[in-house]
Parts: sequence; C-alpha cells; structure tokens
Amino acid sequence: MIGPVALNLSIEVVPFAIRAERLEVLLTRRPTGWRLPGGPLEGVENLDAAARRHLTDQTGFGGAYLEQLYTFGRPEAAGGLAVTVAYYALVSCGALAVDPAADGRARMEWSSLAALPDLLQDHAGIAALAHRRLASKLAYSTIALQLMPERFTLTELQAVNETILGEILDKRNFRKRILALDCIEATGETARRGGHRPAQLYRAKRPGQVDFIK
Amino acid sequence: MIGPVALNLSIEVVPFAIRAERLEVLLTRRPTGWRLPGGPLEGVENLDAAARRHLTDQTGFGGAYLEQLYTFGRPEAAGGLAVTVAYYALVSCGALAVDPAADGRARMEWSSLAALPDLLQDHAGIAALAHRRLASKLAYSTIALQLMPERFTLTELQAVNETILGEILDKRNFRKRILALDCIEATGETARRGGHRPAQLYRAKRPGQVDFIK
DNA sequence: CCACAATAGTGTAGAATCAACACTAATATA
DNA sequence: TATATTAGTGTTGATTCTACACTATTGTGG
Repeated sequence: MIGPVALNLSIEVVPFAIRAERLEVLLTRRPTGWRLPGGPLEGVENLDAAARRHLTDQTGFGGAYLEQLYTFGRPEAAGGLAVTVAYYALVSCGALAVDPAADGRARMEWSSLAALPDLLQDHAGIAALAHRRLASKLAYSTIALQLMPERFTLTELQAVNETILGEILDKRNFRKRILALDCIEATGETARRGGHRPAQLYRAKRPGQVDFIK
Repeated sequence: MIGPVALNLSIEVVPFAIRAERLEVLLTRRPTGWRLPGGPLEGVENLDAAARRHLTDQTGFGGAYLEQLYTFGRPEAAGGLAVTVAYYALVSCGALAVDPAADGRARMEWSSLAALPDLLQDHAGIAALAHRRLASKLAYSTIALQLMPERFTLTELQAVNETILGEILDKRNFRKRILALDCIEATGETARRGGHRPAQLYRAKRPGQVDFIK
C-alpha cells in the first residue's frame, strides 16, 4: 500500500576507516558527482540488511560494523518526499589491507573527513553527524575496537582514539583505562616494526561486539 | 518517484509523562486495539513535523519535547515494506494538568509502562526502547527537566529521576549534582503543600532546551 | 660491535569526584 | 502545644582522574 505522498526511501552509509593516522570516509563516484555509498531499497528487505548490501556492493567492505545513525525527511523538487535512513560503518584496518577487487563497482575513494569534496544533497552533514556520534561513543563504549585489525598494539589503539577525538591522550592513563575495561587481551606475540623495542600485540576479547562501559 | 517496492511509511510517538509517581505512556484506542499515537505521513512534511502533528491531533499534547528514537523496517503480509520512524515525547506535568479537550480525537489513555496492554505490531518494543534511551540520557543531559512543570521543587525533580531509573537516589548528593549543573534557578517562591516545611520552587534556566553535561 | 635513534612499557602523588550518612527547620493539624 | 511530615544542609573516606619521566628493547649505521 502506498501513502498519499510519493516516497523515495534511500539508505546512506558513512563508511569510516583510519588511514595514515587520519579519519577518512569512503565515497563513491556517480555521474552526478561524489556521494556516500547507498541508494534505494530493493524489494522487501530489512533496513540493516539494505545498508549492508549497499556497502558490500558499492565498496566491498561488507564485513564492517554497521549502526543506524538518523533518519531524515527532505521535500523533493518533484513534490515527493525523500526519506533517508543514514548508517555509519567502521571498517577495520585489517579489512583495508586487502584491496576489495572493485570489479564492476562504482569508482570509490577515501577522503579525509576534514576535506570532503562537494557531496550529493546533505551527505556532508550526515558525515559530520556520524563523526560526532562516533566521537561521543568512544567515551562510553568499546566501539574503537571495530576500527582495529585483528591484532594491534596499544599504541595503535591510542592513535585511533586520538585521531577521532582530535586530541592527544596520555599514554599511561590510556593504557590503564583500556586494560581496566577488560575488553582486550594480550596475544603473547610481539610486533617487530622498525628500529625499536617490539610492542605486545593485543586482540579484542569479543570481536564484533561493542560493550558499553560504566 | 516511487521505488520498486510498496512502501508504507509511518511515524509513531511514545509519549511519556510522570503520573502519580509512575512513568506512563499515552496510548490511543483504534478499532483494532491500543496503539501508540502516530500514523502515516500526510503530504510532504518534515518527519519531526509529522510526529508533532500526530501527537497534537491525537492527544492534544503538542507542546511536548520530541526526539527521534529509531527507524524500523518490517515486511508486511501484503508484500510491501512498513517503515516506522519512532519518536519519543516528554509531556510535562504542567501540560498534563490542563485536560486537552479531546474533541473528535481518538480515545486515549495513560498506561503504566510496566503494564502495557497488548499493542499493535511492535509498539511495546518501541516503548521499551524509548524507556532505555530516556534512562540513559538522564545520566548525561538535563532531559528530565522536560517532564517537569514550569516550577517545581527539588524533591519533585528527584522523584522523577528515581521513577525513570527505578532506583532511589541520595537526597543530598542529588541536590549537589543538580545545582552544580547550573541548569535550574530558584524562583524565590515556595510551595506550601501539606503539613510541613514549604519547599523552594525552581525553574529551568533554559526551558525547552536539553543540555549535555560533562 | 658500539653508539644512537626510536618506540614500548611502567608507577606515583596530588586533585577532583563520588558515595555514604543524620540531624535541624518550617509548616499543618489535632 | 505536641506531633507528624517533608525541606534543607556538610563532612569524611573511598575512588577515580590527571599530570608527569624514566628504563627497556630493538634496528641501523658508523
């Protein structure tokens, strides 16, 4: 059944990853310009499933952590109403390493959140809202782990937090806090990277799961 | 433009109020049974505006504080997709006092959140989600003020917090914390209610506005 | 092989915040 | 005038937070 107004429902996803110590957003190129991955529903599907489908089809990062952000309604020039259900996705550095063979996919490109190109509609605003949500969730959840590879050092985890928050953290206090959360464990292995003391490698105790703290 | 799938977009609102020291939800009666206030869009309208319109038309509490909660997608028996954008509303005790002459409105009734009747679809789940969101927001915002009348005592504000959280709070610690937030001010007036010392009346410094704290 | 550069890893002390706790003050009523 | 009832107020110990500097371990280059 269709309501009295023409509805255009779309799903948009803000895919985040940490690249080169910066928080970046993955954009796709369409004939009309850059936009967030997303698009209309196809058939009868769960909204979460639709978000994941768009992400997978358009970027290949189907394993990302996905969370609903907000729903917007926007009158269209043609007289209908565009309803956008926005999600954000966290792509782990691990998934980034393997280039998701972009066969037949729209062209895509990571862009620094601080310097997005002109985007379709209000996609820039959606990305900014997603960033605020992500930053505030750092304070009361273990969501940052979703951006990490399977094994990571504490210094790397700290750097991810610093990048998202835009401020530097105290090394000793950060480590004490994270370890007290009981959300990661040492693997026993070390990472020998460069001319300096190797770092312990840690892994998430409950990978894929975001715990709330306090 | 209409997508390939039949869409049924509706707005549902969970209207909360404190009545008789309990957190209650306002339900409306339809031929098919009890449900949350809400319904389909009418013409091209902002989602927030649609939520307020439904709330106003169906309950008369148009002045309530409104906030988007979550968006659900649910396959329908007929083969289409029902998309529900859920909101919650906080009705101040002050607004409750004046009975919103329910002329021509669907029958409505407040129900304790703990003992809801059978509701349409997943409306009970939506109400439960709204309650969790509200309870968690108490910890980091001044949202509880939206449930208070224009002037209120500290004891009343504490009771509202206790009701939502489902736990009792320490009177001295509560007062210290609230006053430190700098979100309310004494009016200078007192409430003489019953055979005991009168209480100072306070009011919100920024009524209608919800501040985040810390 | 030795010096150096670079990052890993660790503890403490003072400040701030949180949590527990009990009595006096002011009013209405009987 | 005695009593019941709610308003209003501080302190102390525990916990948490914040600031802060040095040793450990490796790779590299002379």
